[in-house]
Amino acid sequence: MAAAAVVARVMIESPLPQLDRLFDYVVPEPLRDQAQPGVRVKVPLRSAGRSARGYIIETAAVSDFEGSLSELDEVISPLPVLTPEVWRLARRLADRAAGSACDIVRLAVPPRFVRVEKAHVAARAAVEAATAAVSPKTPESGSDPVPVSGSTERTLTGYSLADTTTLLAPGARVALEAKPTVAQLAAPTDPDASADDISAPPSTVPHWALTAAEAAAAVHAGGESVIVAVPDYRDQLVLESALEWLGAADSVVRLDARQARAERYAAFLTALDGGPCIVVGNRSSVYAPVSDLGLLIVVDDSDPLQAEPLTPYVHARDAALVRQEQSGSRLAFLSVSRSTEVERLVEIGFLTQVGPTPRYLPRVVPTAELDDADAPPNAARIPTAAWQTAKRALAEGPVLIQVARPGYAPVLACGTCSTPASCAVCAGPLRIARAGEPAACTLCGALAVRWSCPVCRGTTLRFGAVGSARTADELGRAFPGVRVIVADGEHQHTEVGGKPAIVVATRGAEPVAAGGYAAVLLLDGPRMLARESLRVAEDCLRWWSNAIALARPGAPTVLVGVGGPLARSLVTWQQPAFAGHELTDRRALRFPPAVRLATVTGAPDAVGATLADLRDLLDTTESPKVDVLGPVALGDGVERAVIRFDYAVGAAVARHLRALVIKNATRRRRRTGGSFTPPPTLKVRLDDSEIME
DNA sequence: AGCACGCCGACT
DNA sequence: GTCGGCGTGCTC
Repeated sequence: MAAAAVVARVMIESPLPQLDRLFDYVVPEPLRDQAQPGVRVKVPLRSAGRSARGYIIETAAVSDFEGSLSELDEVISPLPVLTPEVWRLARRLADRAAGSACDIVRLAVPPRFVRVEKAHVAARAAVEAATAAVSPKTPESGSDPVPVSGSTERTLTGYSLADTTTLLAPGARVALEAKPTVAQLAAPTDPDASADDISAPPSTVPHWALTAAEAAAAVHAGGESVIVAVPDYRDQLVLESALEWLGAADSVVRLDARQARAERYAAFLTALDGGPCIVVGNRSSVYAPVSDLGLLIVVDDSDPLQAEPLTPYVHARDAALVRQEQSGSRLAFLSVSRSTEVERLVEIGFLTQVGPTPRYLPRVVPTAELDDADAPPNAARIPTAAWQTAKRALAEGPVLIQVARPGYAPVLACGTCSTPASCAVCAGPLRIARAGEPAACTLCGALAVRWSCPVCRGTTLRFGAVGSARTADELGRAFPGVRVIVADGEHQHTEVGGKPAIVVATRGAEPVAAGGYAAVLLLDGPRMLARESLRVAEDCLRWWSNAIALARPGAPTVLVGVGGPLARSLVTWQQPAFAGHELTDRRALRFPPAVRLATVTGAPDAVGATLADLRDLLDTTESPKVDVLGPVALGDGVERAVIRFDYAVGAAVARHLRALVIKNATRRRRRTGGSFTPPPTLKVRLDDSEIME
């Protein structure tokens, strides 16, 4: 047996960029068998004055550090929670994003929960003892995977055998188009069974959930692990239903943000040392420490929830791409619509397109022009054709009405001069939250009593926009006796029953209806399109497409008030082609995702020095691939510049920006005690998609 | 971040 | 002569 390693190389948990590297420590004799790669440790930092937490990344017999080494303080827990695979991923992603690896590790490894960990270790020891007694050779522990009937040869429902084979080939990378309708999980044996019975598991799921579940079950049946990253909690529930229906429920490990810390840590530990499993969770589940990853699925990659809001802001899509590259697993971007990012990967041949066979075309009818001059004002939002569609469909089942905004009257304006109405106290925007309530301020909540317009002295308010609640009221009056359900951020529904009902939902909050919707009305298209953003068209297409995909086969959709190429793309169901056109435009403009972006924010001299430094470097190498916008003043003595660069030079740009951040963090510091505001530290952020809005 | 080291003004 | 100001740099 080789002598135990005496040097541990440790990643320090610190947000300081200058500490984002490995530090060597001597492992004292009593800790030697516990000091394994991946364990949490406590180490002294700067001559035993301070102690820091970290993870052992590797061990060695000797150190190549010139100075003298300190000793490891403590092994906090002998569980190797940071696996080599996840560490490599964290390091690569941090380098790519010019950030700290420890910030990625923080997303990947949940906070320790001592009680849970002890229980887990004890349970594992018991299982190991039992298995050792029965068959000493089997290292298998924990839950045994449930074989899924049909195994790997079954084709995915709604796809061809050839496409199924493509998707399940080892190392496959696909842009997987979801079939834009719902799937029935159980045969509707009893049509009279109460679909409103909420205790029953959902029998209807969006088709994408069935596709994800079938692909996951097939790969899992082959003895490999699967990770499915979904945007939100409701997506998670429908996916879990589908997996349960396929008999794979026992293999599912749930990792989501709603879990209590204990539950989350327990799930993490199960993924860590259980056998093959199917991890279902939010964006950070792409970091799950599963063994033998066989398939990584990112669902609806352009949903904003797939963008990580914490430094270094690595999008789940990018994390998945790097993890696939490192692990050689399969990778699928599964969505109803198509993001420009995924379209780019298809165009460069990195991803293969896979879509439903036969092609499924939803029935979409645009009502581009609203010839409603003679319609009553309240009905103006809903043209006759849409009313009739809804009325007909209500005989058969629930009808989905998608609106842009929640609340009753989310925007108010002066009835005389149309100036947006603002709060007399704080100048915040006014709104009416619920029917019959007075106007109040969105920000401070103050009631707008005896409001008068600061511009024209008018005292009447009118609705500047209509929200879900008011739409629901109107529809309830128009269709007496029909149940009206409101689904928005405040009223969340994962599923509604299959009986006739009007479901008014804000975009993105649409529940699944048992059996699928009998019709879908997309009401607020023009309002959604009015938003100022680089991605409006793409976002609208996604919102509409996702709503349409909740309709039952053959059910009609009415797109109100939108025409042109966008409506045509929806009618002909050509989202990839639309994304392709968007991408062409962005290439011409050098906008993302045709190029990558880095924003540099800080004191003018620091930003200037950074740009000069970067320009020096890039002029000598690949100058035409990089250009700079700005800097522009942001106020408070802060400037921001935007650097645009081609993917090919991304690594070089990130490396140099990172070096400059470190230099800046160590060299430039001032006035600790004074009342002067300290100069802003230089900040660098890569691929901030909101910067172009 | 903290904390030590280091090089210039007013003190016993 | 030195005590201590905080600017500068490092953390195995």
